[in-house]
Amino acid sequence: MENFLQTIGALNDETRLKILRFIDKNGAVCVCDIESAFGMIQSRISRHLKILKDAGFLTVERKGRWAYYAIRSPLDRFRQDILKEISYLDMDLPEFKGCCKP
Amino acid sequence: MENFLQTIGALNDETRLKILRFIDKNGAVCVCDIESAFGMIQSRISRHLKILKDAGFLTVERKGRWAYYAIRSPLDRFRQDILKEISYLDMDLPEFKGCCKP
DNA sequence: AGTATATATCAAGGTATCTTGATGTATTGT
DNA sequence: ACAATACATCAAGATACCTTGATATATACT
Repeated sequence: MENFLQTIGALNDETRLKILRFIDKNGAVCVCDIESAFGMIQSRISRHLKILKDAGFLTVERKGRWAYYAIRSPLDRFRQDILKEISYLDMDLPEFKGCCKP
Repeated sequence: MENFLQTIGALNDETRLKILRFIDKNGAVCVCDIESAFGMIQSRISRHLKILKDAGFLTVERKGRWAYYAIRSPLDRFRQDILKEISYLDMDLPEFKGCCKP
């Protein structure tokens, strides 16, 4: 119940839906990739990523000074259904342009 | 997108999840049924029902002075998945006891 | 060591959402 | 017509969430 509400709560924000779709579409990205693609300040992106991670949608892997966020794998059926549903949504997603060299 | 957020927003509340599950489990019920089962005041229940209805989960049918809320039928696949997921949740649901004679 | 970069976290203000109590509307019963 | 019942809606206060700007931490570079 609590877990479900956390999952739903993570989806209850337009910015997070876009970030989630962005990562689902582009694969592992670092925070500054999202920051520059979305044109939002870093603390805001970082917070949303944490919420999505805590809700079980994302994983982080730290490499050097970068933190790469990716869709968690394996993902349970329900979250997969949600990702698919989000992929159908009509949203304008910013274009991905790698901002940092790993 | 907007529609999706409305659907998610409707689920983002413990009381609404319980009401939704309650109706899913017990079939069409009137507002006072829920009111007496949940021990919540009428305006609160009424508001939550409206949100669930506007989000596409419920329908209302008025009979005399009662308003019967039921799971919308047909229900799209995504909302069906959600209802199923909610049915798995560990929540303590109040018992149904018809409070009004139709 | 010192500086710059990438990310996380915190505090404060703004905004949305939930709850309650009061009021409005429609239907039934007398 | 009047009273009672079932439900919807509104206003106000409480609570939770989002955004921003500042600060903290950790890694890389020179």
